[in-house]
Amino acid sequence: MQNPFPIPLNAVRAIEIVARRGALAPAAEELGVTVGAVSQHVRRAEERLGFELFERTAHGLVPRPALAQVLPQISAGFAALQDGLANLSGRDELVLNLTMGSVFASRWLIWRINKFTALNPGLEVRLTVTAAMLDLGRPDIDCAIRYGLGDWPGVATSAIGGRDFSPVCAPRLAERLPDPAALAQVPVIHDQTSMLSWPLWQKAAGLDADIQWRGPRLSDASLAFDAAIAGQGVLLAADMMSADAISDGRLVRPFKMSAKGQCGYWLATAKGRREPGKVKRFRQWLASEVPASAGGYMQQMSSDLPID
Amino acid sequence: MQNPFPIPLNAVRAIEIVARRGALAPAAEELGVTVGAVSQHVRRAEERLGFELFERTAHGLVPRPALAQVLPQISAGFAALQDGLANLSGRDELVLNLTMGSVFASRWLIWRINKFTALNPGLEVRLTVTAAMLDLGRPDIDCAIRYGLGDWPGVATSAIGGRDFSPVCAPRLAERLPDPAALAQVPVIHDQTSMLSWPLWQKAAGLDADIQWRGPRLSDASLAFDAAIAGQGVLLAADMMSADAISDGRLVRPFKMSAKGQCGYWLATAKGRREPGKVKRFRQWLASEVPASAGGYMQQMSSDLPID
DNA sequence: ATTTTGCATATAGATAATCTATATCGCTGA
DNA sequence: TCAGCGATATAGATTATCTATATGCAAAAT
Repeated sequence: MQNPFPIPLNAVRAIEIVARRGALAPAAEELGVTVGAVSQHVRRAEERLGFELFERTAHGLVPRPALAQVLPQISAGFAALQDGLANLSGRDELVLNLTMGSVFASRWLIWRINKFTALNPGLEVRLTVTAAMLDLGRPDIDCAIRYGLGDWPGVATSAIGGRDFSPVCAPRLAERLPDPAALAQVPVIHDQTSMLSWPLWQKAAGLDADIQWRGPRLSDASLAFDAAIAGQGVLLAADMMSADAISDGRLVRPFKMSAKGQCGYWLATAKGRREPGKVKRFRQWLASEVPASAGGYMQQMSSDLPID
Repeated sequence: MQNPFPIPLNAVRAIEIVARRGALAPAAEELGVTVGAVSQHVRRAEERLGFELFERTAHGLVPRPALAQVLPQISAGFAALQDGLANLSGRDELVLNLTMGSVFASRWLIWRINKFTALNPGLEVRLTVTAAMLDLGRPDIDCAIRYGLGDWPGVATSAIGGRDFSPVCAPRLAERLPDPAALAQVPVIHDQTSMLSWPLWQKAAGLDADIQWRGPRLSDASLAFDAAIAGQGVLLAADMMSADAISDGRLVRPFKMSAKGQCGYWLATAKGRREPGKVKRFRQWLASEVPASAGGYMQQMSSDLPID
């Protein structure tokens, strides 16, 4: 019977990680070995197979077409093995590893995650907050919540919400804004990292979409929120993200007029990955918590109070 | 980052094979190592995990519920890896490994497989002929053709045909059979291995289904066919399997009356396994060749001849 | 043009995983 | 009671895999 594994399983795993991560160093880190060890796995596998698996570039290793073509299959194989083993030892259900952007974490989830963990005693939730999306194939990531078009390659997505957005500002600044045209007279905060579009809102408000408003340029989304609360300008924010600050009076929507964009928040998982119970439960909790949170946490608290 | 593989990949593979095959010896054979090596893999994995994976019995190792539950996932993982690697090196398309019963092999496929290989130059077909169905998860088996209800666990099936069956015999014996009741006066061949049902046919022929006819009892299906051709009795045979001998005059259907059973021939593959091109092409070839062969190969040869 | 940085590669030798060979044990069936 | 079948344990050999170290190459920064 011909051996179905012409190269060692450890080498196959190293190759899969290199192909997925794009370089030896992150692969070595994920495997917990040195770069030299990973390099040897790749080289000896190529010798054994008789052809090259990667193109060598100055920026790392690029899978050749033959490897790229079978990579989804091999990745799926290791994902199935990892999930199976996690289920076997039962540890899969002890920790939920979430990754997301700073706005979703600090403006929405952090205020509500206690409800989810209260429903799931024994389940620890760990957040990894990054500006750029992480590789969801990593074994230490269960799922992500990201803002965007939702068309990331190799990622399965389901919509959470957050496509509606509006200008928000401190109440005292709102007094200077009888109508949208008045935005020319106050500072407007430009969040360099944001995918929200002032021109799209301007168009929805019947304004000229070419108008460029002046104001501070920030490159941290959470800082932009804080600046708006501090009265330093008007910020364009997803309604879902500003709802809490609206509900407790720290922010107001001066015009009560939203625009709807192509982007929104998505629950994202690696394609082909089996969904463990903890991720299913988190998804279900989100599906009920997001609509309930539309009015912000002050309004939600009063409606969450027990009647009896 | 926690290691997603608490036990070595080689051990996981050994465990999967043991769980699937039921004992250390066949697992050792599939892995190409000694029984002691496999036993050590299992034992050290159990020590590392802190719980037992198998119940020890006198007849072999039985997966404990925790392992049994995740086994489909782990098996799927290795199948995906194996298929991916086979695709990578391109050898997946060089040999088609088929397994089937002796009747299908000797009475149908062996007369026609040349047509398939003529359409697939470079593809070698290997047959493994067994009475009992083999484990389709084995890496050296691509697919099977088996007769039965088609409800084998862990097996994906598609129907080929062969549910109709009739009595067949040598022409000179047919002269003694003016009607079905005359079967009481001739020997009737009983194939102990057959799933075909005389009572079902008797019922369809308007006879008493309790009638027990006398005749030789054989425990080899191919031998039963040879005995019928030799004029030693009347045999109940799937129409699909007797068609060739009917078309060249070695056998006749004395009553021109078929019954239809629950059993039939199925193309079977391991569930969850990716279907390589060679299996797809074999499936497609079967789908056209089986209907074309209904009249037997003598009739099929004249209709296969080129017209121009 | 030179230097620095980032990434891959090669090699020797150490370490750990895995194997074989052998003996032994336990259960079942004759 | 004995033979056969299957698993287990152990010592030591073999192989896989690793680390440490030095080196090479290309791109980016100065």
